[in-house]
Amino acid sequence: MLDLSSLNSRQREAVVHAGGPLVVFAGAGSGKTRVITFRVAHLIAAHGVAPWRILAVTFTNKAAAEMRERLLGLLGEEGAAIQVGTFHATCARLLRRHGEPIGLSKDFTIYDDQDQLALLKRVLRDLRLDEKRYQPKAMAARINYAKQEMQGPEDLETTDSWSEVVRRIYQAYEERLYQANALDFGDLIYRTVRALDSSPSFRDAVVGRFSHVLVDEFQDTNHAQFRLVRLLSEGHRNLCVVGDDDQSIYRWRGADRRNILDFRASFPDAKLFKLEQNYRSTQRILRAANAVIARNVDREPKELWTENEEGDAILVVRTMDERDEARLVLRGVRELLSRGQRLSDVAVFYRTHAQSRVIEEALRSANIGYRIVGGMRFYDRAEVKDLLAYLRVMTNPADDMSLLRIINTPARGIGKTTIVRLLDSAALQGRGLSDILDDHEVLAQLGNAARKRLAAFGRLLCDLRDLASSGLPLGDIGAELVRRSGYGEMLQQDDTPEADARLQNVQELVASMDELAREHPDASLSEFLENVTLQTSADEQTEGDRVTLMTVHAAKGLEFPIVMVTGLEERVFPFKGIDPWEDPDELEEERRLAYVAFTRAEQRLILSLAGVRRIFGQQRVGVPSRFLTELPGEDVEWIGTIPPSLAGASGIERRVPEPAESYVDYSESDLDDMEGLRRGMQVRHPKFGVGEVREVAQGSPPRVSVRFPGWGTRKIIASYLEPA
DNA sequence: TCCGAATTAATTTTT
DNA sequence: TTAATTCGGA
Repeated sequence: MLDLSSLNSRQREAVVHAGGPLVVFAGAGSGKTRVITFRVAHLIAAHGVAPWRILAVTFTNKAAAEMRERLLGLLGEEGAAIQVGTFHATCARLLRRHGEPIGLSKDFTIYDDQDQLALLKRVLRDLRLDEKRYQPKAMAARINYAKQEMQGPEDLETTDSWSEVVRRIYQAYEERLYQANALDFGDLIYRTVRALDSSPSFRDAVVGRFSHVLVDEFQDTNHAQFRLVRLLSEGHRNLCVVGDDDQSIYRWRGADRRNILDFRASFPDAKLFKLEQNYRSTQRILRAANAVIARNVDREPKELWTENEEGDAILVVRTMDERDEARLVLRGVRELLSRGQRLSDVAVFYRTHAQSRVIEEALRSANIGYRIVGGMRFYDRAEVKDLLAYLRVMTNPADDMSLLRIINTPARGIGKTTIVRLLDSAALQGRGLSDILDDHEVLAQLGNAARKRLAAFGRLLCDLRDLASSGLPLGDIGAELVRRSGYGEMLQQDDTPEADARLQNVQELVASMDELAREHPDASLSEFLENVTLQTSADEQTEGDRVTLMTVHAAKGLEFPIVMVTGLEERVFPFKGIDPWEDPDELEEERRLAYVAFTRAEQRLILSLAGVRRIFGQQRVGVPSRFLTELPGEDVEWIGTIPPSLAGASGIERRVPEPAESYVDYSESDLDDMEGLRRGMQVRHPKFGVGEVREVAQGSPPRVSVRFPGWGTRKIIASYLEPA
């Protein structure tokens, strides 16, 4: 029997609750994954549900892997039969297995964002449309959104000629995808839902397969995903969704918090549980996070609490500029090291990637190891993508985008002109490239040399396709491909400094094929490719004792003993572009982001802001983030000047740093520096334009005398100025 | 066919 | 500021 004694009473209730719809609001660090895994285990152990009839869906491969592992731990061998996977992987599996009746071949290729963009550019070219007017990125966003909303081209509203064209683009894009025997990410969900909706044979094959469906991070589902989940639990209605509306930070990707907030509108009889006991953070950290998130209006009310110790105050440090802030991080890390913490205990968060550079530089110059989460993915490197394109063409002859990628890589004298002619013929006849490649009429239009080279390329493709179906182990196929395609040789000839690393990446790719073959001897090439496409940087493992640097988004789901959040300034965090806020929902999402950041910390939370920050080459005065003003004063310790906008805030007191404990040496800096303003500096005011600073006056708020040509000398509150 | 100048745009990115 | 992409000339 499953031992539930390690669960608290709330968790236990959610675990043992019998069938029917169930929604669990699981606050940060409240043991969400434990509840899901125990619930699955309990269904099997206590209710006798067959493992293979349980479907657990997550958003990331990492989360899926973790869940699988825990289930194996709880259930042993039996756990292996449970269907655990991401939304996309789950749909891909269903479509591969049962897609034939709806016109899908088993060997379809999955196009990632880059492939999608390339395909759209080709569509625009075929339709002779201007890329300025119909930007490929915008078109991709529109199409992805449509698919999230379960809209096909025919469902797009066309109010003017522009939207009319957009619809045509969407239509042509779909045709091209079909021709290439490919699906994009959005399709995986969209097509599955459509098939469930409209194809009785598909529905019969899929529904009834599962008797229980569980969804993790439900607050991040979009419309199509919710539809999918509903369809999959039609009949049995054993749908358990777990999530936290306060941690929903992907609205801009189509996530709809209403899915969890209004779950009971769809399932009126759903049982609701809230997990509010936190096992991660100190009381002070939790109070701070609670205080901030409580400002959001649109949320399910809840308050995290903990039995953990009170803990240290939250440190807020104001530095001069972003370089000074980076030095603060460095000092912080060093100080923690000297207190016996490990580098891997520390995480540094920022709102945007652009902020990482200075911090990296500071750490690098001090020889402190760090790793950046969410940088370039292994599978995004050009050489890896090239080889993957070969593999795709081998399994899916219709994959035009991949074919275009490799047709002249390595260089085999097939130039732009030839390719353009091929593309034009293909567009004209509405056929795919590989189709055109051995068409005599098309070839007749080309020069002699081009024809010969294309023929040679065609032979290579045949050869490689034979290789793909040779039954050789995956790793051997990879190695042979590198040899026969000439790709390996190309890299060996290359004497640029990067060539070595690229060759290494190529070997690594072959090794990963080998590894899959050893783990799953019957895995096919297309399975390998699917694995790769659905893989992300977040899945790459961590190793070594290093400081972790990442965006707040990347931090969701993680925890660290010590967390430093940088850039707590208005327009940085909360982020805001040039336009004024139009949308209060956006501010609330930024606040949720802050909540996510703060609740990652177990023991210490250190927040920093810069008096002046260089953004896009322009200096900007840093106005302290409103989120700082929302912190409970008694749990916060300020180092440095209290910014004017906070001076009146309750409970905040200035603490003059004692040298021993200060992270940044303030001895040389005075108020001028703290505000980033000096006499003689050129500053810009929204109304008066550019002027020169005459005098900087202490006080709160600090005011600055500025002489503006045409306006005279004015006293201005410092935070209204930006350096010109 | 390739390299360097010019141009452009600039959050976050689970798959 | 910078990085990425595009374009033009050799």
